[in-house]
Amino acid sequence: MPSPATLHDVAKLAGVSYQTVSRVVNRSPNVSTRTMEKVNRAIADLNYQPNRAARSLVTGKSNAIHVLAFDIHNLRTLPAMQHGAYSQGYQLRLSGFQRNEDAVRDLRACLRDIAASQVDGMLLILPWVLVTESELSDLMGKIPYVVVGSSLGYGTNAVLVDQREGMRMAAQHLLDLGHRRIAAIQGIEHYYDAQLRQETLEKVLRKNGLELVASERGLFEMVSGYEAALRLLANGPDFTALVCANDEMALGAIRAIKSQGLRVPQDVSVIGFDDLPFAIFSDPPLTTIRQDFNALGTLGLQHLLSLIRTPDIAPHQRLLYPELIVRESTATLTSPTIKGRS
Amino acid sequence: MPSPATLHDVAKLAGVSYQTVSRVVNRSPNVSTRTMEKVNRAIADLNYQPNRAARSLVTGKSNAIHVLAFDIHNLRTLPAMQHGAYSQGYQLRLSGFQRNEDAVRDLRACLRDIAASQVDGMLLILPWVLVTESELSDLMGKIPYVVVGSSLGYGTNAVLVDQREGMRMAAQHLLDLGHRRIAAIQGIEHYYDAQLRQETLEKVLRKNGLELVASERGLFEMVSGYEAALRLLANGPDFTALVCANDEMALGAIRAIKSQGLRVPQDVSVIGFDDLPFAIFSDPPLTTIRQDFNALGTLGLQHLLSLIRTPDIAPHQRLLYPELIVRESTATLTSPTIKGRS
DNA sequence: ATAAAGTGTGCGAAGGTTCTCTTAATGTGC
DNA sequence: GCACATTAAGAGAACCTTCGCACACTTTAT
Repeated sequence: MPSPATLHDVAKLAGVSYQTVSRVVNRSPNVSTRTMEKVNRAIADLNYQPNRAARSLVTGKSNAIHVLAFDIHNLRTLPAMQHGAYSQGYQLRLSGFQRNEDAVRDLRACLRDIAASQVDGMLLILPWVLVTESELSDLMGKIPYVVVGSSLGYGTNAVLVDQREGMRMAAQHLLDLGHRRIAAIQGIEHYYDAQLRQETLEKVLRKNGLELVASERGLFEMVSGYEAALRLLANGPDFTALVCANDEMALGAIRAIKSQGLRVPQDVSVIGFDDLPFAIFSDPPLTTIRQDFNALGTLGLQHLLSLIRTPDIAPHQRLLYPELIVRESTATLTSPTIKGRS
Repeated sequence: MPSPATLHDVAKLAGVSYQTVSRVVNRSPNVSTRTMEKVNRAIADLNYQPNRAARSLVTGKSNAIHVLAFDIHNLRTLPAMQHGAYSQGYQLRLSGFQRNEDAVRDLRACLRDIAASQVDGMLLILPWVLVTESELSDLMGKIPYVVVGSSLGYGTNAVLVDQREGMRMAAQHLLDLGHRRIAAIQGIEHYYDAQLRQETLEKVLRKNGLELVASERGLFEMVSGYEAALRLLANGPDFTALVCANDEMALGAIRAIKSQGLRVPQDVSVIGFDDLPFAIFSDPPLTTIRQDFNALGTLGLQHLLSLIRTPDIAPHQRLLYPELIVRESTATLTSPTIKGRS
């Protein structure tokens, strides 16, 4: 078989018009059982598959969902999205781009391109605050979209984990353990999560009459956590607990702390954020805030699908709650050395 | 503007025929500079974007590459593929499926569906040996494809890292350190990498007049490495070195070893495979075999592109070489306890 | 028996491109 | 100033599908 079969081929074989074949394929009710059977047999014989491009041309739909993400590298929600889309009969398309000075221009170009390919909906992963709500809305035109993992405002459909609540739990956990001298390694500037986590940490401390002892910025990956921790330690370990904006940096930080002859958690308690797979196998196992990325991905896709099917739903956000996972990298404040100082 | 502009809209505005606009868009040489300018201005004014579906319908191409992968969860080659595709003007589509008893049927269904959407090429990530070379070739029809990370045979275009060489280096490293009693945690049965690594390990040992002391199977993730190590240790630590089929399992194994009051590397040397980001930050930092997943992804995409552009290239494979990264989880055999036993 | 409603099927058009062919306009050489 | 090659641009068909409309035929209600 050189070129794939078309509606016409099937029609000829089944002895009906090609429109009738179309009706069978699309499960139109107005077709008799007899002809349906004939047609189905012909379809099977020819191994007919509807041409997606032609279908898309006439319907203006594509049965595809586009995932646009910054930094695909740690796109932890992707598996759930893919699985959800596939099980609902949607194709998944993917594009991502880097964090650079042209990001907004890139985003614009990307969206133009995507708009031309008639996707039915988009999932946007924009950890970085780079467009306003109304800008995005303009760029997207009439394509339904859901922002996953961050929020641009109450007018945008979004699915996210309550970062404030997560950091509140982390901070409270350390306070409950008796820590008063707390330092932080925060995430990338302008990142939505990083900002919220840092803000909330400071707020909770302030409410308890405390301030951060010190704070360094990292890039959400291990090496930067290591380096940030070394910088913090350079001034002497004048803190008993270290809050890291994610698990990767926490892992780096733990290594830095150990390298200075200090112990985790006896000398410094360390808490992470995310609960990545390696967190439980770090030494010591990492206390952290779990975010359920699978749930996030699944929920994002569901939200988008409901938007596609019922376009005039009022914009709303779906919020997931994180969970404190206490392991062994945090402990009650006991070290006499540190106690003496505080 | 309710509906997006078409060739006809642009043509009307520019005062030319729509075919001329098409020529401008596709950079046909036979168009005068004057009209080209007029048309380009009109395109800009109307924010015209060619309709991909219509284009795809007539050309039979889609400017899209499909990545079909088992277990998207750890698709480390994806970022490079995405980046490569994007920079070459190709869209990336993604589908993945689970490892289950219906895998072959799923694969078949997936490929049928993909064939109908006229992708220009496919990248297949099939870590699991589940179809033969000729089966795959039949399923794919005339769509160009490259298998990434595994090899089905010499007739299939593939890009991969030399697993044998990697394991050879790992084994030799341990032998050079004086280890003679070596155990292994192997990967998932039927996985291409798992098989090759295990085979090679056994072969190298045999060549040196040795045999594996023990061997347990894991599932390529941390918990299973932990459990496999515990099983190995249950018979007493009658080995001085442990080869793990990947870093995740190595991390789990290290934890298990420590939990039994043994030290890494003093009592047991542990070596991993892959060199994932966390490997350098484990405690102790993990000696491992580095695979360059970015290079693998980039090369896979390049290979596919060259296939698309020059279809009658003879099938061939591109081989990357791994690298031994010596860190602190392996050491020379010194422990007298173990020495006494051997 | 007749009109109305319902069912199954065919016909033609449309959707936005690209491709081949044809025509008009321009330029070249003697 | 004429035949001829070359270049620029238009005309029409084709790609494969869905959708609205019309037609024929069967059933139901009056």
